[in-house]
Amino acid sequence: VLRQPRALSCHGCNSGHLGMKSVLKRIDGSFRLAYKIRVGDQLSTWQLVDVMSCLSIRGAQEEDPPDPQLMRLDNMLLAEGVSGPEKGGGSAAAAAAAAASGGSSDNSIEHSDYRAKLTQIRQIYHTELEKYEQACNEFTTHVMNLLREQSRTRPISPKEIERMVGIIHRKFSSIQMQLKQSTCEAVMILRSRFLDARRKRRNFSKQATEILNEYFYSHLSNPYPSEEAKEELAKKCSITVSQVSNWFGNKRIRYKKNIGKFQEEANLYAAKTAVTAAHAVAAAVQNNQTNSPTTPNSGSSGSFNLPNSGDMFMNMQSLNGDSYQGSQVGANVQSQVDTLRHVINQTGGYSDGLGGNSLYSPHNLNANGGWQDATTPSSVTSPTEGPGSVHSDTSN
DNA sequence: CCATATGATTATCA
DNA sequence: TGATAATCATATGG
Repeated sequence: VLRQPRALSCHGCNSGHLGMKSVLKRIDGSFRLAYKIRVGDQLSTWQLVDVMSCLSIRGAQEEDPPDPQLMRLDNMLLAEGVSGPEKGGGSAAAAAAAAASGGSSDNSIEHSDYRAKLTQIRQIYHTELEKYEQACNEFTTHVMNLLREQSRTRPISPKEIERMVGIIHRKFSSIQMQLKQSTCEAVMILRSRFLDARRKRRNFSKQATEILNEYFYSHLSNPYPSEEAKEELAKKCSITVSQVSNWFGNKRIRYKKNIGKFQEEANLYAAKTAVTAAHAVAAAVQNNQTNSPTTPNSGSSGSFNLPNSGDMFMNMQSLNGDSYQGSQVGANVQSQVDTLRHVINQTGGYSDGLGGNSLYSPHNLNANGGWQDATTPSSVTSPTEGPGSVHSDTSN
């Protein structure tokens, strides 16, 4: 409750969005592995910090053979596909990734754009690198020739030659490092342009929200999809699993905050799935001896597992008055229980509308207003808002 | 242009 | 680690 506002340092900033605290936390911690850890995520704040640390520190300590800074730059370029494998492999991987992502045109277009720019950077990097190497060699041989010529007029020790070569190489490797740094910067900027999803948010497709809402409202008693369920939903909606997680996180919190606002939506989706649910239940009851009734919306692997199915099953029994007793389908039917509740409540002919204590408040929301600790099967306390409650999200 | 909706990010917590 | 709550930044509808 008392936590500080996080926008301490980046109110106007356009990328990164690092709160001061987290920056400090990450900077003073070890980020040797930071880059590796988060590669593949979207814009990784780790990377930015990492690069920044490279840039800021580099002035102080320039060389020394083992140079950790250089190592890190190398690692990053490698991981980013700039310096590592061949161009063919990279683009093939990109194509594969694009194909695997479901082929949503919008996404892949941006991706290919990003890839193209990255390729450009890579080409520049390689040509520059080659140029430097060539120049280094040329310069070295040039100096060697000079020394050789001088050796006619004065004695020159092999030590001296070695020293000269060392100096030259150090000089050029420092130039090389600068190249690597600017390449890193370019890649980072590119990433923040293209991959910071926050920058260009796209709403999910109608279908996707439909599917997500269906799941949410038909699992209202416990809207926490398992990892598998998330994957399934992600596949169906052609979004990522983390997007599904985000969606459910947002949905839960926003639903809980203002149940009244979602009443209509809830009823809508209840009605929508009611038919299939009823069918499924009917089918389940019919062949209640043989288990494995088919859930309506779970395609191949019916994998929506529900922790408190037993509880819910009881709940349904008491609600309906009659009992679908005995049928072993508890777990499978569970997913429709909430849906049925909607219908039942609807036919109950009650409409408050103001969300005050709507008949249809989620039973599993405990007094704290949470689904999470379902250990208290307490009475149905609808977590209605106090009159003066402020919703910070909508009030700014 | 404004208010609201919404996806993503961050800080915290158990 | 996954959840919540607050917040941010962009989308969208009027």
